[in-house]
Amino acid sequence: MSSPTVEDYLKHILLAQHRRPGDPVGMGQIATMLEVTPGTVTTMVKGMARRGLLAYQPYAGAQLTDDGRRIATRVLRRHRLLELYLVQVLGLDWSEVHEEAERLEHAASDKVVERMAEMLGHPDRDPHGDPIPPPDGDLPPPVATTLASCPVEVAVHLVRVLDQTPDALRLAASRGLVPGVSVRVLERDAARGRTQVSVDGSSPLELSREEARQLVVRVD
Amino acid sequence: MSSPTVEDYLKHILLAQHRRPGDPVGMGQIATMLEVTPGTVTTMVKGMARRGLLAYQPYAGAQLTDDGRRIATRVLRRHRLLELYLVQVLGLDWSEVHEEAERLEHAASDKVVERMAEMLGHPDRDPHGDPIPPPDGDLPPPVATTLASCPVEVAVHLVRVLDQTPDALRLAASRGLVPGVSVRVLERDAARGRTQVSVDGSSPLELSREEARQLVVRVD
DNA sequence: GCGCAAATTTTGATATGTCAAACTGATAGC
DNA sequence: GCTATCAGTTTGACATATCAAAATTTGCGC
Repeated sequence: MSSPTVEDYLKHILLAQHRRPGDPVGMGQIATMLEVTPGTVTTMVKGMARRGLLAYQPYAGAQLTDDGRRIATRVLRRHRLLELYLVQVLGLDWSEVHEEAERLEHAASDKVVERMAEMLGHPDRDPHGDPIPPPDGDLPPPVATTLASCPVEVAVHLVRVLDQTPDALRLAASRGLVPGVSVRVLERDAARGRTQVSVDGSSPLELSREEARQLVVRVD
Repeated sequence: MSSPTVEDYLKHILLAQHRRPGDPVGMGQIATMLEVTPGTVTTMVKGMARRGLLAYQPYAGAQLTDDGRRIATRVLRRHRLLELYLVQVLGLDWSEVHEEAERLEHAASDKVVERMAEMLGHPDRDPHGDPIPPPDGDLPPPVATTLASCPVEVAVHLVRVLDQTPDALRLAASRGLVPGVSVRVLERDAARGRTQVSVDGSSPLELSREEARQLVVRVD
């Protein structure tokens, strides 16, 4: 039905829409994600609009239709289940499974992937902590919170720093805490008001309750 | 490096050469195997010759170079290991794994496939009884024998019926024993001179020692 | 040896996905 | 409001893989 290329476009548009719900996704953005030129994206997107996979407004951007989202979600499910399977069952390293899953997601049938899901106990998070959409449903909507109250051991994304004073921003940035970065709370000691986090997979960092409260994150 | 399409051409040319060692493979033969038109094959094969994957003589046929055979053998190894993995680990049915492996063989890296091989205990036969080439070597050359002396529980291919009388040929054909068919010896009772075989995966059939001796097979 | 049938090659098109570079539209600053 | 800038679109080209149908070659049967 859909070529691997179309599946990739759909998947990345879904991810972009998930990051900024409601916003149409610009051609440049898609071009960056897929590493192709903007002109190529315009051409492809127009073709996909003709096929009913998304709505396209020139100069505004693209938004998935129900059909498009359905396909994109299934591709994403395949991708994330494959990543988890490669890590848990075949013992590959987290760092190397993305590329591999990127290719396999277009080749593995739903049947095979559902067998893998079964072997894995129908998980709902991949090795990076990202949600695995259910077989016939949508990606759960992202939830906004702060590092002081988000769930532990789940990947979250830094949205912004509430305290916008230059000092606070500089301090945050020096620790890698810039908007968009992936963060994981390793441990939270509510009594002592301390939160231990890992920024972008690197070595642990300890934050005070006040600091954690300033950091707005998105739980996917 | 090589596109999935080129990999498929190489794999099928290898299989054809394995069936008739030494013979160049004709364009029509390749066209039939890949379900494309002969003109398409001519075009592709000339391109592959230019890239050093095979030797091509117009109107004669194609023969893999060492480079081409190396790649083809790796693709075949991936294919057969994937089939076995899908059956043994993921519990798919023998009948449905071919198609699936056909797609996965172009997407799975050697790394992933070697992990699977490890989990399977480095097998050398796939679920159909066909040989799995070693990681860095060639497909073992086929061996000619008869149903009276070939190994048990291994897929063999009928090459020809020695007794060429119309009656014998008709009888053989009525039991599905036509050249090219896949046969498996289920059990051999040397004392009673009886050989139980399954033709093309169907229900068992009993042959006398004389009948078995007439049936020349190729063990891959 | 000749001619014909079968296999092969050639030719001209088509579909997909891509790029570079020229062009156009939107909009933010002044 | 103008206009420069940047995002987006268009255009013409190319690579890959395919087909249908016309032209060609091979080699067998007589």
